[in-house]
Parts: sequence; C-alpha cells; structure tokens
Amino acid sequence: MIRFLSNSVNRIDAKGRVSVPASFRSILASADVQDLYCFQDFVFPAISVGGPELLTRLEKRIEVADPFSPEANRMSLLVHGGGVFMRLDQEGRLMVTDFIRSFTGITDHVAFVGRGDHFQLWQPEAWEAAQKAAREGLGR
Amino acid sequence: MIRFLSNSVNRIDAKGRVSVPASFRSILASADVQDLYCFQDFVFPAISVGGPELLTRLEKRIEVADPFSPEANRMSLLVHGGGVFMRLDQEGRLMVTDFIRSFTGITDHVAFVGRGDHFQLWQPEAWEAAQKAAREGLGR
DNA sequence: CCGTTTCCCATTGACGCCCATGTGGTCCCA
DNA sequence: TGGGACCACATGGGCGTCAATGGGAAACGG
Repeated sequence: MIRFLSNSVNRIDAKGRVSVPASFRSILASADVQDLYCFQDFVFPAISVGGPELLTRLEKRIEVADPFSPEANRMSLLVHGGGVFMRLDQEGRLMVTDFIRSFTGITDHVAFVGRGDHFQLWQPEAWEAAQKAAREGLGR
Repeated sequence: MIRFLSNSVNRIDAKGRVSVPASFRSILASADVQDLYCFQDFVFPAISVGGPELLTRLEKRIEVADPFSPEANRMSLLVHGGGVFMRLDQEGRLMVTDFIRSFTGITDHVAFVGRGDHFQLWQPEAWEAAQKAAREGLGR
C-alpha cells in the first residue's frame, strides 16, 4: 500500500541536490518505482511527486474530452507541459532544477510533505503558512 | 512509448538556431523520426511539432468530414497550408524560421513545451501566461 | 557570385556516478 | 544503567560524461 505520511525539511547542497526522506524512498522502492512523475501542482505552489500511474490517472481525464476542446488543451498544458519524469541519484537525492525552483520559490531548503498516494515539495515557509491556513479553515 | 513532457527555455544563437532539449530528441530518436511535421497550432500562438504520424492523424480527421464542407476546408487550410516539414541539424538544433517567429512572437528565446504525443514552441512569456491561465481556468 | 544553410570542431557548464564524512539513534553487554 | 560499537541516513565533494552553445568553413541555391 502506497501511503506517504508526515513532513520534514532537508537542505539543498552546493550542487543543487536534496535527499528525499528515507521513509518516502522505502515506499517508492517497495512499489518498485524508478521514474518519478513530478508536476507543478494545480492549486498550491508545490511540486507533486508520484509514480508513473499518477500521470496515467491524469491523462485519463484528458482522453475522455474532445482533443480540440479548451478543456482538454488546458489539462494537457498542465499535465504534460507542467510535468516531468525525474530519477533519484544513487544516494536517493533529487536534483532541484529550475523547473522546481521557479514554481515553488524553493532556494536552499525543501519541505517534503506526504499526501497519501503522492508527496509534495514546498518552500518551507510557504508550507508552514499553508498548513496554518488549512488548520484555521477547519475551525469554521 | 512516445510522451513528450516538461518545459524548458533555450536560447537562439546568432545564426537563428536553437537546441531542442535532449529529452525530446531522445524520444524522437527512439521513434526513429527524421522529419518533423510543424504546424501553427489551432488554439495557441505556438508551433506544434511531431512526427509524420501527427500529420496523418490530422488528415484522418479531415477525411471523415464531407470533403466540400467548410469544416474540412478550414482544417485542410490549417493542416496543409499552415504546416511544414523540418529537420534538425547534426547537433540536434532547429532553425527558427520566419514561419515560426511571425506566428509565435519568438525573438531570442524558445520555450519547449511537452504535450504528450507532440511538443510545442512558445514565446517564453506567452507560455508563462497560458500556463497560468490554464491553472486558473481549472478552478471553475 | 553572394547570402544562407549545413557540417564540423571547441568550449563551458551542468549532471550522474562514486566514495567519504558526520551525526544521531539503537542495541548489546559489562 | 552507563558506555561503546554499530548502523542508517543526511550531506559533501572529486571526476568523467554529455548537453547547450559559439563560431569557422564548406556546401548549397538562387
């Protein structure tokens, strides 16, 4: 069962790499996931990361629509244009590319956040703020 | 499996050439594609690029319509009249012709955007704006 | 014959593979 | 129960390879 939980902040090194938390890596390993589908999230300034089936699931939503419809084009723009496959290096680290930085505002630290069937990369302060906002939103 | 993903911006050199991202090139190579069919996109100010089968697929769409219908005429005008075949040079670079510049507004940088079975060339700022608009459009 | 395109080579910087280090936590045993 | 060996994990850095880019020169076409 794939279920990413909890959050932690790791440091980006001088070469722009960051260690993915071991707990997340072991989940990926047990699901035998090599290629990580990473896309610029639809609602948050965060990168969502999951296995290839995450992309497949999103593509299903495109296929049902007329290929020339604005709806399908809009989805493809985000799902295909806003997504990449990435791999971890041998130590389980991820390159923090411009693709990630420009969208999230990440500079030198990354917050890894479990989201159930996937996890996300956040700029740490933005994550703090979003978490706080979510908590307050529940009270109402 | 042919699946173009992600986006990145490359620079046009003094001779008007631009490097196609290596990830896109490797997909083309694995599909053994030499000639690139390029056409002015139907919905965005961008050039869509794919293998010859992309043209075939569009032509299929024309055939199913009544050959004298305004619909079929319009499609053919765009698919045939607005399309060209291009090739990459030995280093995997593309000549940015006037055909591309005038339709997209591209001047000195090109945004390459994966769209699944094909990819697109955008003027970088226009791409940013379109992506942002697509994201906001999803909320509704 | 001249301007444009393609080929070829050089440079630079980024990325992936490999190995080393530090630190916190756990387990074992006296 | 205190100390020490050990281990897992985050992190640092050397180095080779490849991609992106620049520019000279040949090939091509009008």
